Amino acid sequence: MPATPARRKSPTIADVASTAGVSATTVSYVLGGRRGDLAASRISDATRERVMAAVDAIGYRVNEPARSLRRNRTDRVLLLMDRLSSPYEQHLAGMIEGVLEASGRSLSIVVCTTAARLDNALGMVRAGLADGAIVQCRDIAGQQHLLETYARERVPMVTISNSIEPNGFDVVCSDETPAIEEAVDHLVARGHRSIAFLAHAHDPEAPEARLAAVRHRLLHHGLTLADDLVWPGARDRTIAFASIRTMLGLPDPPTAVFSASDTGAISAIWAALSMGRQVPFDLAVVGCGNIDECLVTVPALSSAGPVQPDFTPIARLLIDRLDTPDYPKDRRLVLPWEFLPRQST
Amino acid sequence: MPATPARRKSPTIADVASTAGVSATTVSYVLGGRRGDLAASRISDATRERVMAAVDAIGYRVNEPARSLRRNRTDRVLLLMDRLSSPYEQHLAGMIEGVLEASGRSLSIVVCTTAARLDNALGMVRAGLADGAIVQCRDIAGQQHLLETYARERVPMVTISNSIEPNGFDVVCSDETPAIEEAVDHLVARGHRSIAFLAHAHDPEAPEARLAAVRHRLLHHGLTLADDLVWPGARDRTIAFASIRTMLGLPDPPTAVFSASDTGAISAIWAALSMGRQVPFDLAVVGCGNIDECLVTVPALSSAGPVQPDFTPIARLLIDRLDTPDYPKDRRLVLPWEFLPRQST
DNA sequence: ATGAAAGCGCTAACAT
DNA sequence: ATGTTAGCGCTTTCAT
Repeated sequence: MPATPARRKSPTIADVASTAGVSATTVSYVLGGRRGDLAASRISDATRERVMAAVDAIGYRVNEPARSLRRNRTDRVLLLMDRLSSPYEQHLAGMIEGVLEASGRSLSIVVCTTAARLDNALGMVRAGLADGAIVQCRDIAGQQHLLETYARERVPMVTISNSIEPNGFDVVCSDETPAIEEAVDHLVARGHRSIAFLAHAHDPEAPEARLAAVRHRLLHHGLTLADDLVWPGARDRTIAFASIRTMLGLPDPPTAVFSASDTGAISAIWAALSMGRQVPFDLAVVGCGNIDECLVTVPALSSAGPVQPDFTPIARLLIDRLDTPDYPKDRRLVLPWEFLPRQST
Repeated sequence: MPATPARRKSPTIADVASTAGVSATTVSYVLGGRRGDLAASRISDATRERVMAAVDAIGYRVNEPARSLRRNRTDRVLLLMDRLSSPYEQHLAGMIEGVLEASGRSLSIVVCTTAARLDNALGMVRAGLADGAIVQCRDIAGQQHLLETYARERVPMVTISNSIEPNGFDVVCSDETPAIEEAVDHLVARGHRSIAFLAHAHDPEAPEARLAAVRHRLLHHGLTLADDLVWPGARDRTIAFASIRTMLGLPDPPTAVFSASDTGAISAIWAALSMGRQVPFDLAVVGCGNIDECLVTVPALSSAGPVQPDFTPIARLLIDRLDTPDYPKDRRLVLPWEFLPRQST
């Protein structure tokens, strides 16, 4: 057997203890993760300083798997998202991380593009890699059962979705319908009769609540939204751009477009401009989400969305579950939406 | 309050063993993470099936911290990024995850907006939460020392940066200068003499290599790029949009703009359109990065960037380090850039 | 104010 | 082909 290069083992708590001339117990109390307060009542200042000096001297770093195994807790939270590339994800992650950090926890993000990956990521929590998860995956409606399974296995979860019911986990939803209806009323009041919809998926089978809301409200006005006016692109700026250009090239194009996302709507404005059309005169555009970019586009984008999106309560929902073993109740948090008419309509 | 949360304990390997009527060792071999091949030579099919049945029956799930502690390995990799919201991050994360998955590893993302957070995240690897890290943080130049420190502590790392030297870790850089110079030549050949630059930071102190390359090449043509032609916005679509509109409102605006990012360049095209200017006639625009969106804008965006960005070698660099304890050499991987002239210039 | 000792759940060297 | 056994590094009683 060839000589295995002796991997220098990193120092353990025992090394710190012997360097400082104290017991491992004392070192543990001095370093004690989130419960540092306990150490104060137990360890003298002189001892603590000696321990810290030893830590620095030998370059000790706690072994997290060992700590997690013993504590049966990680102080880490997973944020599961189906993509990264919109301003929304960045904002959400930043806000959640801030709250978690204040409670002594950290955040890791796992991208879950498929149901199998979502299953896998929740399995990671189940396996003790994190204490809980916040789930932000768009096509999660079909995953009600998956979430319930993990909830039964005592995985603390908060999901952000309008198409799922709390059942062992909390749900954060947006009260979108009134704002979307107001947007439709607004378009109709401005004389639009042929309104296209930019959808997240082109799949007519996939339920898209925003499309349903628009359809329903149009019906209320005696108007219909035909299937051939539903275009793909809400999820991708480039697809949206192409969709709108194709659409505007048709013989009798719609006079307005309602996009299920702001990024799609912004691409729509720009696609119209690129073909020499005037927004809102040749094409009126409404988006969803009210992202910051709405205000700086020209013309400014009318959008249905949360007015000042504050996602910190989402993190607090999860923290409540983490701090309360056998958290008793399911909660539903409703983030209010409004319609904000601007120059694009 | 009980010191240890009275969480109903989840089943362990011992429970599976007694249910299946075998020893814990056998269960361990059947479940053995990445080394499943070893199990084949040891466990009979009948036994394996009995074990798997027991696993399903009692809902067993491996305890990852315990496994990591024992194995001294996690099969997990951290991707550290300073932000999420551009198409680049999405693409990078997806490609890396694919390669890691094929080698039986998983990927978590940690957002590191500050040097302190980068330190903290690398500390997580050091603490045994992951086996290594891929670092994609723009302002990492000042962190050479930090990376060297962790490299000395045997943290396997690959960094993506043009302003850092490999030293105990690998560096992936882009050979940007020739492509950028070609872009400048192209603009000059088309008669542009007053060229603005859209920079990542507005801070004139922060070194921006792309700006330096543009400046240098302009000097070669006897032209200068004055400080008041450097505008902020490459990092943010909205800021870019505002910058260009302000710029075009000046008495004697530049006739071309070179953006350090494609997203900034796209916003520039759009800002020009919004003011009734024609691209490329009133304003020529060049971006950096060659993202997919370049091809679908109108006019299509000229861009200096990688032609078909393949980021999988980045993951392989790290895997080599993970698979080879005391990895001997530092490597530098150069991703070639080209200038791709399109309709925007 | 500090230490001794008993595991947390798992893996792997060493039996058999 | 399967079992025994000795820890991995840490936290937390309980004792002093």
